[in-house]
Amino acid sequence: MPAIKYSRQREAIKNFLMTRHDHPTADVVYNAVRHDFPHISLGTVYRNLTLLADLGEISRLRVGDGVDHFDADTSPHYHFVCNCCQQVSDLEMDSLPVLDALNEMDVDGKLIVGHVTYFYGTCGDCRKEEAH
Amino acid sequence: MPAIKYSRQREAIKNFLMTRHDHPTADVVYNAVRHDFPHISLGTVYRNLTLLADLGEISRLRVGDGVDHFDADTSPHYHFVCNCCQQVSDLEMDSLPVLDALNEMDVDGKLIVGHVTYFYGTCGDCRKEEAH
DNA sequence: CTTTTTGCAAAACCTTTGCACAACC
DNA sequence: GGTTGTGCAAAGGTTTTGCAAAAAG
Repeated sequence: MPAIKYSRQREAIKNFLMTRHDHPTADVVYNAVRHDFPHISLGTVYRNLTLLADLGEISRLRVGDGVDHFDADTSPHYHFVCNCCQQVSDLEMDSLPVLDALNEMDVDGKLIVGHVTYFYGTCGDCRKEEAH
Repeated sequence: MPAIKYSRQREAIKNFLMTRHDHPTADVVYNAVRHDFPHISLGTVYRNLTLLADLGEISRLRVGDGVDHFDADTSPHYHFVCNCCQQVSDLEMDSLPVLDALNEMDVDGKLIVGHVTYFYGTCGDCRKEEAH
């Protein structure tokens, strides 16, 4: 396990992510950080997002659209994906203890240690659009 | 919406999928169906898997490993992904009404119509390996 | 005969990686 | 100075697509 050294690029990536609550993709992060680091490469963005996720400082969301999304808020909360505009957002909803209760449980010979749940539907903006 | 015509390849793809309970990837389907259709192309496999999924005859699982898995069993049931061997399997577990109860609900301005839940952990085989 | 599907190959897309150089400590 | 991170470009892996030929109805 090599030591981790500071890098201004990594700090900028994390700082940007902390200002956003819409769970941007690597490409969005890249284009944003490029304002401060015009020569930063997409590879560096990916490397740092992966490193930060491995360190547990951010989380990686795989909501099923084929692209990874990233979230600087690592506290437990649910995510919502709009079927209409594909936007990913946080769900202001209490945690569901039923799901967590399954952790450490043996179901069918399998030891459950975690789960991932995403909710799908129509977001507020798209519902207004539909109302027209 | 164009009409749908029968194709022997599509039938073979669906038939193969119905014999398997391990949620194969497109590539696995391709290699299997190739025994009967040596000249079938991967593109055809992808087109048919997508069509069958759109028709609701099979379901597409995106468990977060970057590859799509397919399941001919479209009845509601949960899936389990082994962190160790990456195998995807069915979970013999009753449905969790808490999750379904959220359908049609308005949470935070968002209309929930569905959800996806995957469980992660160690499967039976890998637990035996670990016991050594 | 018209429409849909196929095979093939190329492209698209997202992500990872090798390497020489720069940054960090 | 030794180690880690970066930029660049190339490669990797999965999935989609354009097109002429084949199959379906």
